[in-house]
Amino acid sequence: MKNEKATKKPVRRKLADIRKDNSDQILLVAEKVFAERGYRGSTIAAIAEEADLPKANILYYFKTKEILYKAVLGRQLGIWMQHMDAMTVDQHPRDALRDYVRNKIKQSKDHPNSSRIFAAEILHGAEFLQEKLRTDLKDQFDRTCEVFRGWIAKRWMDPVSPEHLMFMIWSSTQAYADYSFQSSIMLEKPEMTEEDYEAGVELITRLVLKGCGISLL
Amino acid sequence: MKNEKATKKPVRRKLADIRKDNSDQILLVAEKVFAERGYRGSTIAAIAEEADLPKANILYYFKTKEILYKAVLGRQLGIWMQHMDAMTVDQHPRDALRDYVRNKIKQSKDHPNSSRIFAAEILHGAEFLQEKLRTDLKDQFDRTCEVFRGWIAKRWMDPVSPEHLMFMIWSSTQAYADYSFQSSIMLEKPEMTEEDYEAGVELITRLVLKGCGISLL
DNA sequence: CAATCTTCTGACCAGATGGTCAGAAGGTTA
DNA sequence: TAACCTTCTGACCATCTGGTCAGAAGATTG
Repeated sequence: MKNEKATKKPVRRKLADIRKDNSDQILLVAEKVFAERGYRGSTIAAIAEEADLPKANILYYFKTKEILYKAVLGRQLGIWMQHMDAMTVDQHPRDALRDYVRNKIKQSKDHPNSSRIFAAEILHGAEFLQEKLRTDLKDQFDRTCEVFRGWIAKRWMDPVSPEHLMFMIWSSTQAYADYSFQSSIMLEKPEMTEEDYEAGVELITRLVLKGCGISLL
Repeated sequence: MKNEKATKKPVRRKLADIRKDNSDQILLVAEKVFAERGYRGSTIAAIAEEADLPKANILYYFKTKEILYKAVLGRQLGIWMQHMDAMTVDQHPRDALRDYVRNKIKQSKDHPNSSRIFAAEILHGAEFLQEKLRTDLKDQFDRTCEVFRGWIAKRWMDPVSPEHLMFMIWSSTQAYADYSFQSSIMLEKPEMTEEDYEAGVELITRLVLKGCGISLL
């Protein structure tokens, strides 16, 4: 691995750039490794190898494995939650929910690692993430439930449980990242295609809208 | 831990019983530990401690950690899949789907560990489970999709994608085990109650039935 | 260029972990 | 009861892993 880069031209880089470039590179690789192998299954040596840096250099930028993991988590939380705020009580739920489902699945497709890291975290009790869930995510969750209640009050949708509707949308869209290995086995494909994700969007949107008594158009 | 059992009466046990009892005890404890901490996060020492047996005794029954893990996986696969076969093309989807969702969520509630172990396995690429998925689960999946197609042919439900409908039902019901930590945080409860699971059943059943154009009664 | 600061790294270490093994203890059989 | 089989276990070991550190190498500043 170390010697693969054919032309390694040692340009003179500014210190500030060096720091940023390397941190970013490490975070990027660490994200991938943690997503694939989980926190405990990932070793600093593996991250170092994949990043093409000596192990001690990783530890120079991130003092401990835990600090590195938390840095990765913090970075992904934004990506993970970024579409939740898009829904407002003034939009019609038909459009808002359709867009939300579409964006959430697109995210599962484009950033499967964020999704997987969080899924693994939560699965094992969210030991590193609990505080963020209780604050950041809980706020988002409450706000979105409030939007749903607004729509219900306006008779734009049936009076279903906003909390459980959120759970259903989260889990079924997340599955397109978290369980994509399984799904592609069931579909007998090496991996899921654009059309498969589109079919997921269609089905989930349909179920959510019709299930909540919102006409499809 | 070792000395907690107040009255340890050394009854004379038959060899056959000894073997079965201990294997079962080890599998039970291992299931819990693996579910909580994942494969790599679990140590034989931790399983030994929880089972109140010396570490070497665990290794006597299961030669390696991997063999023990696979034994746990194999045991749980049955539990995990047991309700899939209950649906038949002769039943009306209203009843079949409702029962299936109810049973699946009941399972998430009663056997969260099976669900979590599989979720973690699949999340990390199903390295130990791939073969079983390709055979056992794939068969079940195909059979169930066939049932859905039968219902569609009979005009008992709208022509939705059977595959993605399965994914949606799986993921949204599994979430009541896999993401129960998150859910209880969102609901501001120490843990989910009977009523919460019931609300989940209601919502998912409603969305599935109405979403597939099946009247609720 | 010289002094100084930051980045980088090989060598090293302590503790954890999966696994082995010899022999003790307990059960079975004739 | 004696020979034999199965179960059990403390002690031990090789390897892996996160983390340290001294000093080299490179960047910055005056």
